[in-house]
Amino acid sequence: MLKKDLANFFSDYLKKKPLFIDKSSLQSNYNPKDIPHRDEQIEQLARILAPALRTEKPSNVFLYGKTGTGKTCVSLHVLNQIEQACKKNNIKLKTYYLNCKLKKVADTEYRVIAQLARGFGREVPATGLPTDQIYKMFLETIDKDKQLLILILDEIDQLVGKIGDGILYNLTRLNSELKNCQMTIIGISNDLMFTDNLDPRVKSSLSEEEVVFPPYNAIELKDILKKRSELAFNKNVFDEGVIEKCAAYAAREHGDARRALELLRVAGEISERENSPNIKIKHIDHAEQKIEKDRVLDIVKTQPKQSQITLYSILNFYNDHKRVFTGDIYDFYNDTCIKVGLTPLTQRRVSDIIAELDMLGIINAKVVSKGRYGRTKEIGMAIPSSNIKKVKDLLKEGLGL
DNA sequence: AGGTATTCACATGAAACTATTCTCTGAGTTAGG
DNA sequence: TAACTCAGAGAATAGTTTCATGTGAATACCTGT
Repeated sequence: MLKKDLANFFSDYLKKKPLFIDKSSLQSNYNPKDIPHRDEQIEQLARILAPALRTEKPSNVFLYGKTGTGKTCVSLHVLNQIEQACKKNNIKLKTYYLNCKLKKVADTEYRVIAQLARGFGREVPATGLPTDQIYKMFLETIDKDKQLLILILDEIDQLVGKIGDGILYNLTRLNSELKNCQMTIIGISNDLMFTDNLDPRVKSSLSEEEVVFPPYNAIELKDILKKRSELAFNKNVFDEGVIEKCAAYAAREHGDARRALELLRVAGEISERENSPNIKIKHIDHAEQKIEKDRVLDIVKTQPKQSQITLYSILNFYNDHKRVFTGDIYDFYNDTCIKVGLTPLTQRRVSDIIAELDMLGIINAKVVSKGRYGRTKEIGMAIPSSNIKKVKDLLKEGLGL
């Protein structure tokens, strides 16, 4: 682009009426003032936590619900309110929110406790101490003065799935050792069956109360989108039926509000880039494709090299034949590994990698028997063909082929 | 024709191995008393 | 002297290999008509 054109471009850009007012209200970490269609859950949780206002220890709570059903949102909201109420009445209440999914921050017992200790203002070394020592330090920190404590452990099912329920047992037991302060734990889980696999002692003490978050239906999603879009976008930027379509898309995928908002945001960005004065239905379609494509590319990008080579091998065959079998892939995989300079893995492992790629939803693998000619996995692609080329190019570049 | 046995080409499981990451211990270091 | 920090030993874990066993149906091979 020439200099003059570029100057024109920028001035045009500024002249244009923007679609967005405040994009942040569509982002997933945004905390809205009111949360539609969650009154019941808010009330339940508030009622459970209310004893804190009388300096009594509230019961431990468990929140269940699929992703994007407002669990985190509701709990932070209620906690915020109760914190303010306590401040007004001069009650000492401290809260801490910890997402257990964060890698390298809270994915081992030691790290979780260390992170909690830090959260309450005690600097602890990242490594080098015995675990019971760190418990002791944490306990001392919080037990210094008389106060109430509310911990939110988000995505707790991920943590327990990784390191077992010992940590929850220790945390609940910790309460009986506290002299001055009282601790309430709010556990948030995406997995509805989560407590079934817990130690019964942990289960009974941790889930004294339970709050279930059902998925949003299309009508509720529409409301949420309307509310948020009023904050995020200028007036009258939506074509007829755009928000409804957005809601319908997300409702199909287990009522995930996060997805719906993302869809709306991306649709807005696309139409802005296209210089369109408003957001049309086709932009929603584009947005959905783009989100899906980004998801796939992101997964592929973050896979280990061996996994990438396996996928590359699959794609290479998929071009020619419609059906791909493990044996074909493995030969090609072997050659590619040598070309790239990696030692090839055994067929056993590659078979598992194929199963992993299947789990990630990038390929479809099913076991078929071809009679005399053996048994193998028949592999097809789970991503639309328009994206396959992109993935292949990405892999080619990433692997230096 | 109908029934059974064989056989293929991997799938699937379990155990063993290995490299990396965590946890723990004790020695060294620091800072406050 | 107590608290803290750090390095290295040992334990735990993840990723992989090795070995063993399992699988479904097309085909080969019988068997009796």
